[in-house]
Amino acid sequence: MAGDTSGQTITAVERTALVMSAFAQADSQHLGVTEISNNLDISKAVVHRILNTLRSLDYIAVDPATRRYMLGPAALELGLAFLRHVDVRDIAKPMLEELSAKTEETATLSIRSGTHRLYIDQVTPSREVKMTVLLGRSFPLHAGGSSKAILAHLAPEDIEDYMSDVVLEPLTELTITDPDLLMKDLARIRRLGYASSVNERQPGAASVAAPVFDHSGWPVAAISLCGPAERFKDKADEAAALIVAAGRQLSERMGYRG
Amino acid sequence: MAGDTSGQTITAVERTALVMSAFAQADSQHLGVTEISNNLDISKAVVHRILNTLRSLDYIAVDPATRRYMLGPAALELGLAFLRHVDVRDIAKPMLEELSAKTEETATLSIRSGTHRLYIDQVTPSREVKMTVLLGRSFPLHAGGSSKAILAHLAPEDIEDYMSDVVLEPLTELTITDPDLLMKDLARIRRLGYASSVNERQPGAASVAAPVFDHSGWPVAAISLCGPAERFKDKADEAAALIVAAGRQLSERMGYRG
DNA sequence: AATTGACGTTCCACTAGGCGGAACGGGGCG
DNA sequence: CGCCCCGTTCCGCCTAGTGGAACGTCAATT
Repeated sequence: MAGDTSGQTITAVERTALVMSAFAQADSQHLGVTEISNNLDISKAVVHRILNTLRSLDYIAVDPATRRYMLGPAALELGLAFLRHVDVRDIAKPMLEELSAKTEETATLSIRSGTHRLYIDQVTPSREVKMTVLLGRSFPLHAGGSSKAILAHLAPEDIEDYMSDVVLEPLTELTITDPDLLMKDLARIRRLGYASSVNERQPGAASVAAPVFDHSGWPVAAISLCGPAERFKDKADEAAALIVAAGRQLSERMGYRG
Repeated sequence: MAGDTSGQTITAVERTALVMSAFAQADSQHLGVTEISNNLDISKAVVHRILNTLRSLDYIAVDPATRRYMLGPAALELGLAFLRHVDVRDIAKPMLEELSAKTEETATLSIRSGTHRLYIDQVTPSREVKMTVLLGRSFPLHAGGSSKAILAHLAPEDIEDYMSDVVLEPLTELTITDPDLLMKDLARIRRLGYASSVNERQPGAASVAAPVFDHSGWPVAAISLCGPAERFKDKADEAAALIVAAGRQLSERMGYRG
């Protein structure tokens, strides 16, 4: 569904990937040669040779008794490597650049850390008047677009805990400090898929933000677009659409299966 | 290093697997075409085509800005599928059969459950006098070969906890109940790689057992050979060698990287 | 016991598909 | 501004993969 139809490919490699995916998506742990051959429409001979090759490199294991095949330890290694290497910041960087270029506003990336979230990256546009956030600076989960985007998608009990344990301190005159109002806003955020904020965290600043989910399905970060409030409000809708798409794509790259 | 040189293979598939492994083993998350080409001694053109093919199936992702490649979400999917499907019992079954056939004694598989372990499978030889264990029956971690094999490889603090929290109740006259003696035995088990037991858990029964580690490196199960004590002692050495090899192989299949 | 069927595996001749050296294009560094 | 290195594509040669068919084995069936 993503980027196919571009550049040169090798059918044998494609078939290899398809065979592996067959194991990943199968309900049962072992698959037989004929089974795979039928499902993928590849000749038995070829399926067998692919499996045999993958077996010699531990991607596939074979049960000598039943002569059926299953995923091998190298498959796990691959998954663990993905988790080890996956770094929101690296993956998000080009997206931030694209977002900033398209809107001529500032794009930011925040990660959650307990009851707070902190900016870990930003890309600013080449304009005289622009917003700049302080990297490393942390803010509570109830103030600002990025914060609310994360908070809204935590487990219900975690949200409850947050509401009861943390005093909703105001950072500006417009920070939401009433739990009921905040709850309503969070519901709206879940419905729309993005959070917006005007003057909630920083006077004169507006933003839209989308949550970023990791492979286990929890929000670990937020990606946002922000700028001076008056200028930003005109393009808030366009920014919202962009940020939702970016959040979704970023989540996917983090291993999230929506 | 494992079972190569057998049956037909496809070089393109082998290369695919090698490229994937390059990412799994790399320190950095992204690799370039030339880099891989040099390391694996495959022409740049081919590496590029392989990566491009894998990309279209989400096994590989590409950073459009730097044009460098990294593992994609499908790689994670593969690893998660491995964990989801991996089942000690299934994998161990043929091993139990081979162990039992070779020694003409009973081969068993136990899994840990908190401070106990329980038999989940066994294969008995076709002889008149043979040992049979009760599947599902649980025993404390200090009595018997399988128990001690697991206990010996827990984290030091877990062993301490066990010693202090659990009363070392005797199951037979020969069960080790002195913490110091047990500690010494555990050290010996770690040194040798297997545990042996005579009349400790069951009067008249002897066994050798090896721990089974999962991908995270902790002992989750034990595989053992056991039989009537007098008959068993003559082949204890042979059985020990077999069980150590089996334990190692099983751990590997569970995703353990030695 | 004999038979059937299904499965994994191997064979073999054909040819399509992949191979790789070389050329291209572009991005970044000095 | 020019250089260099990287990713990408081109193209003709030819090898390596393909797949239909045959084989061996095992389990269930009659």
